[in-house]
Amino acid sequence: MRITGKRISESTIHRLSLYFRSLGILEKEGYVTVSSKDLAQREKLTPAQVRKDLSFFGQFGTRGLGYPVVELRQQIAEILGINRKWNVALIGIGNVGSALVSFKEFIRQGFIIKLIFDNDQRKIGSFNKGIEVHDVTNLRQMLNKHNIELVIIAVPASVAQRIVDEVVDAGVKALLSFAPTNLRVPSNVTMRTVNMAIEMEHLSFHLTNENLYYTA
Amino acid sequence: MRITGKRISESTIHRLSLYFRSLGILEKEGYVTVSSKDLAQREKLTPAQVRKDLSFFGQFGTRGLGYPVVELRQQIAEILGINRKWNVALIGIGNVGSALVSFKEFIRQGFIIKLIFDNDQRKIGSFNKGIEVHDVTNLRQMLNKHNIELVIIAVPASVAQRIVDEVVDAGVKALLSFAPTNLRVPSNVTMRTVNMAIEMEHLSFHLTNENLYYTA
DNA sequence: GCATGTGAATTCATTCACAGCT
DNA sequence: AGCTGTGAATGAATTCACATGC
Repeated sequence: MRITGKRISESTIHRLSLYFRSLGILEKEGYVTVSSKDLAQREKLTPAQVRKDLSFFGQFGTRGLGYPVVELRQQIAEILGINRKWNVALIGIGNVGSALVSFKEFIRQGFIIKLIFDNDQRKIGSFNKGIEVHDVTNLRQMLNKHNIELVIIAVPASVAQRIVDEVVDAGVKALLSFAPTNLRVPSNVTMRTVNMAIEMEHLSFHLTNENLYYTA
Repeated sequence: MRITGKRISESTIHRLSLYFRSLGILEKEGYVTVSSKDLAQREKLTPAQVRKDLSFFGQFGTRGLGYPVVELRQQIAEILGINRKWNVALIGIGNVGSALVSFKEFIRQGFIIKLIFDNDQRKIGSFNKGIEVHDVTNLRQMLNKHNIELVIIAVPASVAQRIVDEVVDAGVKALLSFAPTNLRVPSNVTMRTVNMAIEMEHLSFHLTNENLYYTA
C-alpha cells in the first residue's frame, strides 16, 4: 500500500466497500475498464469523490482510459483486508445469531465463523450449520486457541458489556455488536454497532419531518 | 417543534437516537437533570456537540442547571417521531426476517409489524409470532388496506429492486433494506440499508491497517 | 458559580478545475 | 480527445469561547 500521510475517513472506507461491490458486478458484466464517472454513477457519487478516495491508496488508473476492473477490485480487496480469510467467533445464538450463521455473504467474503458460544445449556453442544455451540464460560481460552481475530456480539444488552470485556481481554481487536446498548472498548480496539432500532428511528424522523429544511 | 431554517444532518439524527437511549437509562437511574457534559461523556461526544444538536430543535435546558431528563427524552421522542405507533410490513421471512419479527426493541419503540409477506408457498398462511404470512403477489393492495407506512425489505438481492419498486408504487415513503445490493428509490422516499458484510469490511480494514495515519 | 445557547473559528470532507499522461 | 490525479476552493460538521440567564 502507498504511504500517504493522509488520514483515511470512515466514509472513505465505506465507499471502498461500495466500489468493491460495483466492480464485482462490472466484472461479471464483462467490463475491462471503468471510468470514475461510471463508477460514481452506479453509487450516486461524484467522479471526483471516487478518484479522491482511490488516490489515498495509490494510482490505479490510466489517464484517458480509466481503471482496470479486475485489478482495481483486487487492489480494493487488499486495502479492505478481504483478500484473505478471517477467523470469526459468534457469541449468542438467538434470533440474530442464527440469522448471521446462515448469511452466505460472510463466507463468500472470507469471514469464517469458527466458533459459536452461548450460555444456554440446551444449546451448548448442539450444532448450527455444522458449527458446534460452546459454553461461553470457556470464552477466553477458546478464542485464543482458535486464533479468533474478529468477534460478533449477538447477546442481550444486559450481558453485552461483560462479554465485550472478556473478548477484549482475550486480545481480540475487532468487534461487531448487535446489542442495542452502549458498549465501551479501549481505543486500540475497533467496534462497530448495528442497531436496527436506530435505523428505524431515522425513518420515522424523516416521515415525521418531511421537509428537512425548516423555513425561518 | 421550533422552526429553525437550519438543515438537520443525518449524523445529528443519529445522535438524537443515542441521546434518547442514554436519557432512558438516566431516567431509570433516577436522575432529574443532566448536563450536556454528562450526556456527552456517556456517548463519547463533546458537550458542545450535544448542545448544538439540541439547539436545532429548540431550547430544552436551563442555564446553570442542565436538561430535565424525562422532559428532554419526551421531546426527542417527538422529534424522532417515536411518540406514536407506526404500521410496519416485513417482506421476506427468511433468516433475517425471522430475527426481526422477534426483535423486542421494535415493539417497545412503537414499530408494529402488521404484515409479513413471502413468495414461498410453504410459508404463506403460516403464522410467525402471531402474524400471518401473506402472499407477496397481493403486496400493493394489502399495504394500502392496512395503512403501512414503513416497510422492511429482507428478501434476496436478486428480487429486491422489483419488490422495492412495488412498495414505492404503493405509496410507502420509508424503507429499511437488508438486501446486500444497491437499490434505487425516488428522492421523496427515504431508504436506509443495513449491510452486515460492509460492517465486517470496516473491521478487517482496521485490522489490516492498524495505524490509520500513514507517515509521509 | 454553573451550564446553556449560539455566532465565530476551526477542522474535516467534498468538489472544482486543470496539469499531465495515454 | 479522454480521463486520471491532485492541489486549491468550497462546503459541511464540529468545536471554541463567551454572553446570557438561573
